[in-house]
Amino acid sequence: MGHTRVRFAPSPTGYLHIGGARTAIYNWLFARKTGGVFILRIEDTDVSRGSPELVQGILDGLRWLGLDWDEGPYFQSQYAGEHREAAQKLLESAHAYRCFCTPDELKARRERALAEKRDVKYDGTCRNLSPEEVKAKEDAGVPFAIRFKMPEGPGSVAFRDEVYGPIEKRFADLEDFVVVRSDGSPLYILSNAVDDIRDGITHIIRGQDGLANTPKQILIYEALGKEPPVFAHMSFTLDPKRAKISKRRHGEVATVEFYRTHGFIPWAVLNFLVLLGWSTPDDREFFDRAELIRAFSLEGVGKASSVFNFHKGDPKFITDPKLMAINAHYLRTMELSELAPLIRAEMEAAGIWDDMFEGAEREWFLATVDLIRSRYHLLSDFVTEGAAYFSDEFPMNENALNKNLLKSPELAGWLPELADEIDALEGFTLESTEGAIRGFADKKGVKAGVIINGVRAAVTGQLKGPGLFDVLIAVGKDRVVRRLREVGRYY
RNA sequence: GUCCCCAUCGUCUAGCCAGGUCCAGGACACCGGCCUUUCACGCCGGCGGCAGGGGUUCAAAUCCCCUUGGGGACGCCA
Repeated sequence: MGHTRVRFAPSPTGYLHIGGARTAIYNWLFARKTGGVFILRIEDTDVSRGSPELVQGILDGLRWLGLDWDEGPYFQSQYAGEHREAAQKLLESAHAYRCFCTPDELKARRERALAEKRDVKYDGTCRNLSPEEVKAKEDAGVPFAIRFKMPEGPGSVAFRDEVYGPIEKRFADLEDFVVVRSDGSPLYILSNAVDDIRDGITHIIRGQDGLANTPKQILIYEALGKEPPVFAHMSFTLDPKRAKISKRRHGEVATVEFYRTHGFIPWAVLNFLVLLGWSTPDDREFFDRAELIRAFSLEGVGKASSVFNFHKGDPKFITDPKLMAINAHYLRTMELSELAPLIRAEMEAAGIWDDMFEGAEREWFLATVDLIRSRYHLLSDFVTEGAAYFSDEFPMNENALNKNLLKSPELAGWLPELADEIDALEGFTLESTEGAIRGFADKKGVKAGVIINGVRAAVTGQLKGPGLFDVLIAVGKDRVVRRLREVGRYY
């Protein structure tokens, strides 16, 4: 395929939206797949021009997902001169003309057309001005915008979209669109095309809203004497009500930042996002980086929009259940050595990280993570539900307290007694602890479960968890004994 | 008002382009079971869909048309 060049061109909004992330992912994957170049370009014309902090959120999101770009970030605002030059060329080659209609006039005409249920396209008032009329207005200093001159006649623009197939649009259904404002500033549709030409973009992979703009942009390419690139439009991601996802409506869940701060594994998020509207013929769902790059293809991109299945206020799923399932899958299956740094970050943030976990206690740390990870969904679970394994500061689950400790008041006295027996144990092993606890239950004439559950609650603050004897070994003799002796504080 | 796109379980989807092997397969979610001191994991099973209607054909989820539903574009926004 030669050297492909693709770009992700977000406007600086301050955060990376999940829809934008998906677009970025597809571009990145395509570049990596084809050995091409992935370019980052910030489309900062108009309002948000010149606010670096709004760009930062986007860069952070891309980096967190592991998407590395080869060129850029370029800033569209820096090329306004080029965009204007292109408009000049269009004017000179009669592919565009000066339009002296004022925005107010246009707005009025437009509203009238809408009210009368007529077509709202530009009526072509200035299209056929004579050279004399144009000169007179220019001399009089009447401000003008520049409009692209749509070809006349029954012709059409045709192209093949890599995901939607052949698309054809009649000139008659298009209008003379504005390319430069009357204040001389270029518009997106022009700037975008000019930038793509300059950056040598070979494949434009973008959201489906660009599909309707594509014929116009192809016309711009042709008027400028350039070969249009290959286009591939991706369907949208909608909410369960089939409305577009936005930060405004849906809040933080719509941003990558949310996942970064809520215990998600970057690769899991990427894996989920890539599956939203793309699949392989064998319907595979988990990939490592190399596998995904190998498997990716524009052919697998679906035409139908997909739903991001998020329900605000759901106590069980803070985001799409599938995303949580994928996160949990990676959490329990990924290499411990790769998982450890992610957990470390959580623990540092929670203030319970100890450098020993990467030093003398590394083996213990990894084994403990491995012991508990199969029941966790989020990285943050290690510092909430899992805090007792790593720190003496841990929360006591209310249900565990009521059901397994308070309900059996005798435990207040028994557990310290058991602590002494465990402390006196020859060895501290699965066998010895199990023997001690079952023997203790027999001696007190209760079912082992009563003691086991009480110990679990006192030692981990949890109602559930791995097999208790494994838990004891992981937590360690000293801590177990201490926590059992101090059980009185809960009564 | 004009133009364009889309349509398989609740959700993500395989199958559709090259019609039969599909009384439609997988995943998530949900329900039940096994395992078990608990909870997960794992395993087994269940629930659940070709939007509707016409064609074409020996045969249609697959091809064609219409209807319905959804989305998008039509800015001196990006």
